[in-house]
Amino acid sequence: MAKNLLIVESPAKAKTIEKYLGKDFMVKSSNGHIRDLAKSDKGIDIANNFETNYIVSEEKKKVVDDLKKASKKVDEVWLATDEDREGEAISWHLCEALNLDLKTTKRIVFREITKPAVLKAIESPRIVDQKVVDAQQARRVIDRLVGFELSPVLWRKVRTKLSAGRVQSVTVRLIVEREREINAFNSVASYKVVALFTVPNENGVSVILKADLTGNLKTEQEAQSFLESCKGAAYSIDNIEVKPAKKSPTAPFTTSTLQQEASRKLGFSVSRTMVVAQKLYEAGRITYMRTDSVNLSETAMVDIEKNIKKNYGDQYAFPRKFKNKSSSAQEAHEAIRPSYIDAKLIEGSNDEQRLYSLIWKRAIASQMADAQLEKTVVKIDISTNESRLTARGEMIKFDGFLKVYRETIDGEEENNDDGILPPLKKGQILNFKSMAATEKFTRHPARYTEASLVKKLEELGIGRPSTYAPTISTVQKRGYVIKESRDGKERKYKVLSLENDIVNIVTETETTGAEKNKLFPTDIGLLVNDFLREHFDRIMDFNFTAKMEAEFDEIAHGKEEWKKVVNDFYHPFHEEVENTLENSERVTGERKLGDDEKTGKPVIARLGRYGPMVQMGHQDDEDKPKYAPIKPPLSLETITFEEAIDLFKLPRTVGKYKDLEVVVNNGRFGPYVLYNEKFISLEKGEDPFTISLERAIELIDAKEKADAPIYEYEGLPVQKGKGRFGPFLKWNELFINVNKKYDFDNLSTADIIELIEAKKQKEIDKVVQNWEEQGIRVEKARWGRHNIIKGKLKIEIPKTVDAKALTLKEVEGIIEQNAPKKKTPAKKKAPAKKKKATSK
DNA sequence: CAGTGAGCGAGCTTCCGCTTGACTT
Repeated sequence: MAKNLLIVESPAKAKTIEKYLGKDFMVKSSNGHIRDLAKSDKGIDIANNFETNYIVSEEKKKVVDDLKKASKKVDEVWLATDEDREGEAISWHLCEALNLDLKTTKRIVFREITKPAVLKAIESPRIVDQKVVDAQQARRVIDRLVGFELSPVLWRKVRTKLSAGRVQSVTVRLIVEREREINAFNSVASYKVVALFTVPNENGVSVILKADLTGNLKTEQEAQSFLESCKGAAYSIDNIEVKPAKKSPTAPFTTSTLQQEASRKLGFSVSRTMVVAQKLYEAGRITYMRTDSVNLSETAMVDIEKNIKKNYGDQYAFPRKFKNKSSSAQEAHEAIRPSYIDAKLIEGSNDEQRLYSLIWKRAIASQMADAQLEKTVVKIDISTNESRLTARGEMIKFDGFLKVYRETIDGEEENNDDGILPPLKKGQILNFKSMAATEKFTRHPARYTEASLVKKLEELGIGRPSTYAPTISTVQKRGYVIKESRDGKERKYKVLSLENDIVNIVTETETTGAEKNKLFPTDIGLLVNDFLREHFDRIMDFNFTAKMEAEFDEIAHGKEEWKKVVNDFYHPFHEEVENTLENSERVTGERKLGDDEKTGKPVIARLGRYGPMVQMGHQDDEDKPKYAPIKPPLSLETITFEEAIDLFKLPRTVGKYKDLEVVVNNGRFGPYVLYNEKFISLEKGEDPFTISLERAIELIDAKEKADAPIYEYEGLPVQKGKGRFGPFLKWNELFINVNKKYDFDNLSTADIIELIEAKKQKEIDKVVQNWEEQGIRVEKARWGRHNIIKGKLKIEIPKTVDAKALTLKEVEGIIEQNAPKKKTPAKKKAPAKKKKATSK
């Protein structure tokens, strides 16, 4: 038996460290926090000077019991949780839960999981730092007080099940304010002038030289007169300026920068990035993925330098240390880097390989030399005109880190405008080809993507690496924010051109305002945000977290007592809560839009029981008011009278088909056609207000065709469909995924049978495996009748029972029931089709 | 799982930050 027990937070880390330490050490993990405030009464006795009530949650009991047992068997317990506030607190909770002496139990820390770092840490143990623990307690208690006092206010004043908190409410505020900026934005048009020349390159071949006019022209008239003024002009190079420039690599990844780059380069959502990174971490491919540090360990830096010198040459290596830009960083780990830098490629899923490659390149590039560039600016005179044109070129003299990695910048389009210029000299006369003045419009600020939101949160010091992804999912789950794509609108723009001394004007169209996977506030999000801003502006302040952090630091440095900090915060806050509950109106978001022309009835928009809606008429009119739900992209806040009137036009009967009515309406899943008691969704972009009977019939016919069984197997119909997880077959209440190996549009009979049979076997295997894990010996199992044999008894499972979920005890119960009264084994017949518990 | 929008009111919801699985239509 090992003499020492060392406890870390992550099981994957435990495995690695166990290898470094040898047989004297048993290494186990706490799997994160092991205790938390109880939920009842907030887990805090406020009247009793904020006495805390910590409990071990149900799912952590096993971990704690296991650690407790292990701790009793060893001479010494070492607490090696992360070196940050939360890690210190976990060590403290471990002492409390495992009955370890806080005064003597050894606490060690390392910021990197390398053998030298771990061995060195063991040499200098300390004890748990109560001051840091107290800072964490203050953080925890304040978050609980804010969350559990604010949320109930929302239940009373807005809607049940809503939530508010230090992090999530400010996150919603960011999105709300961006949306309002966009709504208030006025796009301004101007004209961008670009001229094209033909110039011989080194080989005498004619190439295009592009030059533009600095600053846009304000009006069409200005643009036209400028082009007119260039008629018959000669163009000559007035000046050529060549300047050296350099580009430096960015730091290796933190959680936040990894999420941003994976979003831009691979199109991953932040949660997908974290799931894939977790897999890489567990497979030992990368260092820890929840980190705010940009540091690399000494050993990693040495390895990377060697790798660069070997593969790219000495001149490419340039070791450097990065400083963290974010002041809230706690740096308990390394930056995210490959565990073994020599592994440039790895095995694994496509996602894993791509994310790993990104991490590898970024880590390598961070230790490479600057790229040396040469920037050229060419000024071109126009003989008929005072203005000058500018051509720009950029040449890479030495690629440096660009050899492996190029960071993508948000909002920057991939353009190669600044390419290599052909040879030019001062005074050279250029051969004019054409010139165009294109109408451009200023763009509103960009809506947040998940990744750009994470970047903003990090800048504000709000949230932690482990919470960015969960926070984004919380604000969506609460219905404050939706992530969606929206189609753009067509817009006309003018292009004036000058070619062969003729000025031409044409109007072209472009699509603008299209959004892909952007974050939009919902009406509830807007209303809750405004309500919180009005009554709890202190919590909603973007600097609230930063101010609290400063207080927590004071506690950690022993300059403040944690309960005093909590006390000072709580009382004024609680007073606001009481005051708001008593004095504020219920939030309805009501807006009067106008009066109906025909009836004179008022038209209002408000928040109804089931969400935002428009209402025509008054509650206590003799005939009931008309209602219609408001759905995105319309919103309670921006809907106009005309848009509201349109909404009342649904449901709309478009005509009859085979003597049955065809009705169009807007439903929970968008616009649909209702025919013969069947719902058929309209396709994207189709408008329920204008759809014709012919088109509706087309959809009805298509639906009937699609729903028709494609085959019949064992007397049951086989249907096709496409769901969340791709194409599937439905048979006998089973969903059967059809993978890319099959041609889904042209499945053969053999394919169908093969798929169904494979699925059957898989279902049987699941049941058998479950039973065998519980020690039930299964000798024979077949579809439709899961025969289990225990001893000599053979029994069939009744139809009503979910065979897969059966436990040993239940199986024994069934055996008991079916057991023969006499000695002879009995058999009972039942059509034992396994019914899967289907969840919605 | 696609029509709702009144009112009464039991019993419930909810925070942030550490972790890792289980498993979907």
